[in-house]
Amino acid sequence: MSGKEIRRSMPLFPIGTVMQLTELTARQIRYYEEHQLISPARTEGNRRLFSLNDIDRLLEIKDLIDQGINMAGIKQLFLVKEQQSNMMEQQTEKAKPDLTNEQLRKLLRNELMHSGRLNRSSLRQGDISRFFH
Amino acid sequence: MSGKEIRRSMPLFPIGTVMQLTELTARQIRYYEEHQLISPARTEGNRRLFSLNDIDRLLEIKDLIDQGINMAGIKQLFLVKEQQSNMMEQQTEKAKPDLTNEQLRKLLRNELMHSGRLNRSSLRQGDISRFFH
DNA sequence: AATCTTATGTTAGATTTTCTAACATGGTTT
DNA sequence: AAACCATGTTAGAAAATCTAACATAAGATT
Repeated sequence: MSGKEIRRSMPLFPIGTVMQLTELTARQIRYYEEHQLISPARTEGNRRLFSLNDIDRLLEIKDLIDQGINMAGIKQLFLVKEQQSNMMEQQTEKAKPDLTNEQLRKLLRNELMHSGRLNRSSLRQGDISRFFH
Repeated sequence: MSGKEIRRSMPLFPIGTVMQLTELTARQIRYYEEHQLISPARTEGNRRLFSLNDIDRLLEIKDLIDQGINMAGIKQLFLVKEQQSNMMEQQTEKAKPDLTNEQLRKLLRNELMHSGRLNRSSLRQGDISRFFH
């Protein structure tokens, strides 16, 4: 279902809330945007509005920075991750129909998670969504 | 589990976001607060911060107003609802242990939903949480 | 060692958002 | 008609956020 994706990308949170949720400073958050690690939406009046996805991403960024990775590295990681998730989509589409999409997705995700440390953190998604029902 | 309740009562949203999500005006939202139908949290600087529960409640209020019920009526409904949910708790606690809490809760909820129209809307919760994962 | 780079802090001034309080108004109820 | 209810509108103040600029500590590069 893609309604989930829509909900998760809905711009809801002002920077103040995001600061508390992520324990990042406004400066840090804006800096990461400047380096195109996130692209929060804007209100009519130009104030940033963040989605759940944005917040997940910020928590990921925090992790990666703790691991000593710099902006360029993180950007690259996100690119690779996106490619992979596209690959997964393709694989899933032409999959044998005796496995449900759900099952297949799990298999592929699992595979990726256990192949090379690059993906560990980038696929460990859903940090913030734990806050929600 | 009560972690869910905590998450759902976490103050996250400024009034602007709530206006969009509920299609209520700021005036309406403040008016409902004035009549103690909601009690959003406040920032240090006195700006309102709403939780998912608050938003659910606002949507409920909207429904009830559409049904022609006034402030006093809605307030009363919420009181009754809360009493009932307390009663449910008690019932659930001392329940025969050959039914899981989950099952019992469903039973009771179902019972309430089908007894008197008062409860229909007040137990039809989770409107806004559909937005979240 | 001196310099450059990176990630972040800090400050200033402008703009947007939200606040309360007051008054206005069209439907209802009395 | 008078009063009440739910909401609109307005004004002025305060808070939150914005961009841009300068500051700086720790690492990397020369």
